[in-house]
Amino acid sequence: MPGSIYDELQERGFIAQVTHEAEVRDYLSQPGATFYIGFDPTADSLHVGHFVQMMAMAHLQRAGHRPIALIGGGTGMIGDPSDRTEMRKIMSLETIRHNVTKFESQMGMLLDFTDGRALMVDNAEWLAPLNYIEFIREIGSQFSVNRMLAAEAYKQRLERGLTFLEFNYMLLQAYDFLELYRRYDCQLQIGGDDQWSNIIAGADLIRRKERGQAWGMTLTLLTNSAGEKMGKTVGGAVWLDPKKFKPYDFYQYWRNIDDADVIRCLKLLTFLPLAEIREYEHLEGEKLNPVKELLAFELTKTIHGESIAQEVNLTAKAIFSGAGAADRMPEFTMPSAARQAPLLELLTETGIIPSRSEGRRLIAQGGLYINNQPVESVDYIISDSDLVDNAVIVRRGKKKYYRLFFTEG
RNA sequence: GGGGGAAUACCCAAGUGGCCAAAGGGGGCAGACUGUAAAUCUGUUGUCGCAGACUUCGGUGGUUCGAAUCCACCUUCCCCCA
Repeated sequence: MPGSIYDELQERGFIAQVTHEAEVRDYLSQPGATFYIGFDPTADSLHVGHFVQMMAMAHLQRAGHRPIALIGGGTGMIGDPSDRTEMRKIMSLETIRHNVTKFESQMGMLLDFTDGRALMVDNAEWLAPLNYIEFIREIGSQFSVNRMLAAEAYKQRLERGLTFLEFNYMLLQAYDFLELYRRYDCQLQIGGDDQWSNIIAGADLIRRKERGQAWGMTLTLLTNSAGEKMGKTVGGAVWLDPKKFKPYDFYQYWRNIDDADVIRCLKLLTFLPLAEIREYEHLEGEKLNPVKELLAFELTKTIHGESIAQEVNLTAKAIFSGAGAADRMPEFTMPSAARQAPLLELLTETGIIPSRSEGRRLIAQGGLYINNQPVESVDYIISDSDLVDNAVIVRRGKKKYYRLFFTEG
């Protein structure tokens, strides 16, 4: 059937692997299917990596299916060993609980949780009360260590060391699937591509314990054309929380994306119709700039809201295509007397520059500007003639603008 | 429990008594080129008023005129044997 949600996902590039394509396709062909994706509460915000998965959920929900966002309040206490070189640090219950609440509100951005159209459950609910003996008798007996060891996820860790705690992760995740199958008739688990073995384990478990049908599907990890994970910056991940990652920086992150990645990101991260995206596919070079803007705008809009998206869009426009935009940049206010001090001092105080040495280097290399005039001297002091409306505009490098405002008195 | 190895700046990684603020690479920052991209090239990358000085090489104490480098103890991590 043309225009099926499965095809949509596939064409958008979400699907990495599927256990049983025909069955899954069939399962999703009629509204009302239930599926789940798990999220481990390892941080107090979701990031763009999670966002891809949320998008997949949103697409499916729009097609009439019921997503379950499974929060790993229980498994989060263990840490998934796959694709990791080190053991995750064990988090306190309190931290986990805090993170879970954050996740909940962020999920609401894309998913409709009203009237049970989507569910959010915490696996601590059934994992925490588990009895060890019962668990290994009922569930542990179904797993072959030989097979587990063969899983790609453990290969690397076998060489570097793997604790028994982590080794259990797969069982717990499989048990989650079983539990969701029992409780909500959930027959499909979706996850990141690194979750493949864990997902299969769950589907197998359901088959054995319940003789039920269950399938798995993994989503492509968001990588750039060089195959590196996207959504990482020097400062860390690209968070969805505006407090952890400023909306302007967020916008700029996508605005400055590599040419080769624009289309893929449009497909994965926005709801723009495929037909429209196809129009952009043949564009090259400079012509891609408006497309990048579109991507940045759309994405900022879904995450931070339309008005903020408008605002940062204007800010960017003002900074890059005009000289002005004095009212749209980070601002620091200080008493007028502070102007006696060398500029460098003010900049380190405000944190615009981390240290004087760095500031000196900046100036020496011609990377610091006052009102778009390069600062020539290391001990430059702001003069009256620099002031425009009691403020000066400091530019660092090509793109970073700040406004220093001096109050009277 | 026994034996061996490792810990260096943001990361990887040289350095094994003075020539070490510490090679090299990555990353970052800035400049050139551009399209607010990529690639490339150049410079720069501990702090402090540049020169110079000061604090850095897991921690503490010691040897020495002088230690990242030698000694002792401690902490952490890895490997082998049990």
